[in-house]
Amino acid sequence: MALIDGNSFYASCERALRPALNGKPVIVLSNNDGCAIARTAEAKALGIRMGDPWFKIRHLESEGLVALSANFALYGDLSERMMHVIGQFSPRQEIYSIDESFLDLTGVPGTGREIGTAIRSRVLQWVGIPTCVGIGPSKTLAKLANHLAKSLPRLEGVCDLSGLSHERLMRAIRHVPVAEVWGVGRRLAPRLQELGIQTAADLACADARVLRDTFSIVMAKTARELAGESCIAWEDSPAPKKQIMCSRSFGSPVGDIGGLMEALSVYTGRAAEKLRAQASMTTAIHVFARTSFFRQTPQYSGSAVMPLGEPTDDTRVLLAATRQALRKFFRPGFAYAKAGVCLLDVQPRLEAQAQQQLAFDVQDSEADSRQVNKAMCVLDCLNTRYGRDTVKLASSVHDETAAWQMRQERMSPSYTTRWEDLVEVWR
DNA sequence: TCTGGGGTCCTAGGACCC
DNA sequence: TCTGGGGTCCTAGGACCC
Repeated sequence: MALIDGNSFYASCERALRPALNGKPVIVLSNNDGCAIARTAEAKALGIRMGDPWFKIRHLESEGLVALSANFALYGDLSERMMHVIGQFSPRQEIYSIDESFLDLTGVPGTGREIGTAIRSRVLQWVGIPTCVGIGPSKTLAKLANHLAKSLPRLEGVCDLSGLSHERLMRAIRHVPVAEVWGVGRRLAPRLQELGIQTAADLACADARVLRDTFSIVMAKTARELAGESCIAWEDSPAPKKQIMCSRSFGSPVGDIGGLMEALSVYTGRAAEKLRAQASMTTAIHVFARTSFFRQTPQYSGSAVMPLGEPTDDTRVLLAATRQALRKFFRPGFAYAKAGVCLLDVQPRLEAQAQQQLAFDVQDSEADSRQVNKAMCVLDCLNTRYGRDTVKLASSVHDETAAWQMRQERMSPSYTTRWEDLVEVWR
């Protein structure tokens, strides 16, 4: 298996459309221009860490640092193009995240290095994104190989750990800290180290029962994967989401219930769009709002779960529930900094409707309810064709200067998704 | 002044069943 | 000394991922 991912993906997307950024330290900021979520090698060299807040590093602008607001329309579009190109190399591809995909190399002609090199150069030439390729007999080893490909320049972006004897494999991964292993995060790494498991090779050779008893079945599986045994299944198509969330931190704090409801209306609408896009329904919505942990002001975190009676994908029904929920938990006198909604118990529309029918023994005359929601269908079709928010519910109409609106002061143009922003190559 | 936005899986423990 | 022996379902919390 191969794992291909884009280097400093968001920052590389910005560079792809603005080559003058090549060679410069570039970072991409989270929503509200809050903290660094992507860094080029040059930015890492300035000492910027993942998640560093912008206000603590902005002084580096004087040293040439370029910081950009996140432009997810651009990254999503370049991701699709990149995945399409990578998918041409094998009939089996699993898209794992916006910048990573696994590829089944079984039966693909050529050595791992040849294939990896070909993928890298084609993605770079056709999409403009630099990548690294890791290859191994399991997903965890492919991820680890990808890590090695990134950290060891002499590998030139491709690392193949497949077809090695146990001894050679262990030698290859014996210098990789255990914290770099996929599935070992910042809590588990120290606990492993206490047991004397310092490196990926140590974990691969650790006693399975001890791992199972001390940690969980997942850790034991990770160890087997590192030893070359494939335990993590291939996912041919993405599973539908079981929860759908939409939440945002506000540009400025909001104190009044009207402002909160405006924001929550927009988030409810977005969540409902995602729900319908995967042909699902929900039976409960969780609504929340809270003050900022980072401020020395009175703290409050309110939330309420509203059951919806029967499964729905209708924005109007969800909005009514959001409004009720907010009235339940809202308390005046606080500076709310973030709010959101989470659709719970999300299930495929057909299953939800079939269960409903069983539950109530629906007669033929009521079979009409087993249809797609026509109003919502028209809404989604118009917005797909003419652009987001061409048609929306009145309750989510708001002033463009509302306090809760995100700050995005350094946004690049939507080069590939807005006609007005198309790049001019030659005039 | 100023710190993102999503998701998943596993386990333990309690309630309840026969 | 010693208190049956299985189960299921649900939830909260903790860990991980990008």
